[in-house]
Amino acid sequence: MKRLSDSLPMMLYRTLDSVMPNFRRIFAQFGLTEQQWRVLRALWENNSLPLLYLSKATLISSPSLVGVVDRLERDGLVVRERTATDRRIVKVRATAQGMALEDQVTPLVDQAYAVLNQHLSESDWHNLYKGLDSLIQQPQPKEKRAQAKTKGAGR
Amino acid sequence: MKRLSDSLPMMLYRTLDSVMPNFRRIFAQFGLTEQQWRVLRALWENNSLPLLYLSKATLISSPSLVGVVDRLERDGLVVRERTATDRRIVKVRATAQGMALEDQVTPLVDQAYAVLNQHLSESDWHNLYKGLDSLIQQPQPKEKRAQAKTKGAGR
DNA sequence: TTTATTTAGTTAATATGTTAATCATTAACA
DNA sequence: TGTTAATGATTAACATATTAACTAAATAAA
Repeated sequence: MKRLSDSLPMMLYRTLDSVMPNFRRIFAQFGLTEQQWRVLRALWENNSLPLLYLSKATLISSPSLVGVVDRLERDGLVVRERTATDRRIVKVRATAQGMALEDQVTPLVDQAYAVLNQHLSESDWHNLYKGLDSLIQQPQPKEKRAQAKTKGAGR
Repeated sequence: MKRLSDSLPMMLYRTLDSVMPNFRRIFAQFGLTEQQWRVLRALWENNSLPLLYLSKATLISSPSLVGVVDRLERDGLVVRERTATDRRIVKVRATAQGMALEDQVTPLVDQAYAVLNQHLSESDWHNLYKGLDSLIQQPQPKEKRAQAKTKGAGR
């Protein structure tokens, strides 16, 4: 049987353990966590985003995102804004202070990516992404959707 | 610039998000978390392991592992054993109850892996692992080792 | 329009992840 | 051998992850 250490999940975790510390070290220099950076970067690309979109863009689940945004707000890097048309929606916007971080953090992050890129050839990157993409596209077991309502027959 | 969603970390996280729920669903059927399963599986392969080895085998950091083992012990699945020769070492052993889970969980997990395997061709798997391996082997920034002691010259 | 359903965000409860600091033991050494 | 450094496990402080439940607001349906 395949050894635990060679399973796909373990390989993925090991890769993250190998790659992420380099980036986290950079984020830490600016008092940011990895998740906080992901949120900020999404906001740098889009002025203002609803939490739900932000959740999808950062891959941070809604419950976790609430706390991440709380702390970003506490630190004065973003603000929450209620939407007038649909009052259920809460948009998040980066403050001037939050925006200012982009030019400071981005160069360092880009450089770290550049270093990372050197470790694989062009075709190796292509093949790696191809494999990951296939796994991502893998048909997900359908969410337990609202059951087709059996109208009438109350059983 | 490369979009956030296409960065290597995001691709890795997305892959895990796509793959892991299927396994977690299985673990949950037995009241196990993903990490608890990793510890148990390591113990199934090796009767008894020091926490430090267990940490490396499961990719769970020492501080996290303490809690994972605490809860496994609480649930009667493993026990801690002090080593006589070196009393700093704590070994973890699966109880009969913990051992019994192997034959129940393994078939389901193996099947999940079998399904997963079908999503990529033999060569795609090879290429994927090759890429991940290269990133894992990537030279790590050396730990801040104990500084070469400058004996004498107290500065 | 009244009611049921869906949606966006949040809270709650529990389990981990991350980094730094501590404790008890050993190992190394002057 | 008394002191210092290195180890293995744990604790502390904080930030997330995961799943389920809940609230307010908007929609669809009766």
